[in-house]
Amino acid sequence: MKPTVHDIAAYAGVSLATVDRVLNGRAGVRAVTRERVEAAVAALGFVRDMAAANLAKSRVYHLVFILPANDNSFMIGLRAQVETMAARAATERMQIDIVDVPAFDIQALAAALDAALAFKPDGLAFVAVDAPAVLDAAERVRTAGIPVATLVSDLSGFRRAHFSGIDNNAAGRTAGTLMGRFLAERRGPVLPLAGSLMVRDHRERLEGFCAVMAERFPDRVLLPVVEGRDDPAEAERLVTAAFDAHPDLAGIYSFGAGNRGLIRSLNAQGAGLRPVVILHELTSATRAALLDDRIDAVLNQDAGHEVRSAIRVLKAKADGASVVDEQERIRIDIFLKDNLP
Amino acid sequence: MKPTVHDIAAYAGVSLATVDRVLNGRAGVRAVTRERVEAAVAALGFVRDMAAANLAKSRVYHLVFILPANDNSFMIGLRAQVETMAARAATERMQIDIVDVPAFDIQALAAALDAALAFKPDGLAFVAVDAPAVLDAAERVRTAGIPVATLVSDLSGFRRAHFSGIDNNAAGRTAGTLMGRFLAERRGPVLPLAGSLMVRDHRERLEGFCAVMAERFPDRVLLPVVEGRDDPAEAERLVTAAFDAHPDLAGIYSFGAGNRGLIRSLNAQGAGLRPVVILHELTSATRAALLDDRIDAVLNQDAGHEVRSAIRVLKAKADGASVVDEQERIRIDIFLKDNLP
DNA sequence: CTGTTAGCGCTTTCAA
DNA sequence: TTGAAAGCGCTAACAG
Repeated sequence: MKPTVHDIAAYAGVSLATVDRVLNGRAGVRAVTRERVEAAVAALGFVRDMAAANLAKSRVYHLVFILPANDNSFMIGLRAQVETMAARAATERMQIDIVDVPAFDIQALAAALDAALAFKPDGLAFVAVDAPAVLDAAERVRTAGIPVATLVSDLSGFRRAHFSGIDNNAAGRTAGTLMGRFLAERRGPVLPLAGSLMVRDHRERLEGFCAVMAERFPDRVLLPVVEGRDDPAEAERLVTAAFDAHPDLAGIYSFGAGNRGLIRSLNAQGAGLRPVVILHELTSATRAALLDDRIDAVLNQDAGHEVRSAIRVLKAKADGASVVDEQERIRIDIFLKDNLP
Repeated sequence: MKPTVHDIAAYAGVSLATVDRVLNGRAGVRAVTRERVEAAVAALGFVRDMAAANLAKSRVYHLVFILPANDNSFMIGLRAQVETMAARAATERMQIDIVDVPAFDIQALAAALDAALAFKPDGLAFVAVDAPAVLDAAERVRTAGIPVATLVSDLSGFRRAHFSGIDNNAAGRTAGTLMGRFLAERRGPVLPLAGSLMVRDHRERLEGFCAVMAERFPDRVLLPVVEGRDDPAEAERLVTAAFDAHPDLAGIYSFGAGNRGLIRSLNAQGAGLRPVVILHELTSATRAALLDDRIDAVLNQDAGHEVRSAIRVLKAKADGASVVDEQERIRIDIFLKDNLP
């Protein structure tokens, strides 16, 4: 039978209240008494029943998610995942609040962090914009003892409790290997299409991609990076311009959002051999393009996994529990038309 | 404030005990009374706090995992995952028992299922061997009202609560696409290497692979399938024989275990152009081969995810709760040397 | 500094 | 067929 607080109280010859105090590290216990209790805990192999503890405390985990009010499919999906979990939250003694901020707006994000701090939530997750003002605000939250997780895009120099996102350098490298191998002997340059080099995840993807191309496919010409600002119309314009300037365009690696525009531009090209196209994030548009053989591979991060993982980790940190690290690692999913979910 | 049983008892004008009886569908309540309670539940939007309920019941979820006593790395890893969760089990009101059976032994597996049934666990997971005797035994367990999940390999015709494994046909198709594209213009035949065509997952992988090769790369010659019985020595022998018979061997798709032998055979070949190699399951051997560019891609199923998923689903089924379907889908992971975990 | 006591939300005897 | 009361393992006043 698993030992309970009663057992250890009896074993240590103290009252329940005292046991509780040392278990929760509260003050007001003599060192000797504390040691007696700790000895009992060790001797009996006691582990606290968190469910019972939370019941007694009527504890409700209050989490805040700060999300960019971006209209691209990925962010919409991410928000939907948070909303799904927020709906389930009541069942699991949680309350999840979603705070919107304008996309890429450093001041707004910093302000939202400060505002969230005022609520004293049990945990906070946000999609970082990589800027000093954001770092300052995030550190204020962390310093207040609130576990903070970054979601999707990380914040340089921030000592976050957790980053719930993929290794973007590795993602870029993966794209590079697929690009190089899918192209094989085919000639022609490759276009890297970014969302914005102001966000860290895009920068890292580009670095990884270029590194692999240089290492393993040194003869391949890479065109200068262009930035589509995660905007479909802009992406379409840029890609169409690239087709016009390089009739032999052999590959496109798009590592930002707004791929609807890229796909429109592909559709507008003639019936010749299309370039090899590798892009990020599985959405209805990219899924359809994959199924129709208009693109070759989609690298994806599972937004549902990211959100659930952030929640698990924040809850665990909030009460100092441990997590299964391996479970919280977000995979770089590679989707071909054959293994779509 | 979330309504509790007290609230609904008051609202319906009955006692706690009665509320509990209708909540749990127990007999001994007049129809009118039952309706009054149900009306109250609906009116107040009551949802039962499972944590509190489990505490009151001192409920312990008792799960049984039946695993093949196979010595390949994948099965060893799977078992390790179950053991990890079994260790964590105490913390979460669970008890997980592991039962060993000889690999591919139909009678032993059927007997183990019957033995487990005698324990009346709250849930049962097992790696299926696809045979009628196993089906019969599994149906006996299911009919006794015990939620059953198949793990890794499914059981044809079995109405299991859950299959915790990948879509193996899709995995085979994925391998086919990668093989065809990585080979590109290169000439030469491809060898399919099975573990055993007696298990359903291997058969399905082969079907998917052959289908894609026929559809998308019809000029590629596929050699007759050989079966290595998941045995490294046998795999090594078969692959070496293939090299001898076909000096222009261009590709190998290995969809069983025992890949250590395959890799040994690769190492033994001369310094010429090696074949494109795609195989299943990330182990220390396959990871090392991937990092050294001795193989090209590893398709993987995440054993940890499979085990955790099986546990979540069995617990949920045991108390009639719902699951996040998307969370329980096991991905076909594609690993290149660039995105290894 | 330490102990007593009354819950948290739900289940479960045992009577009525 | 229904209800009162005790208790699951832990926490939180409030006394002492």
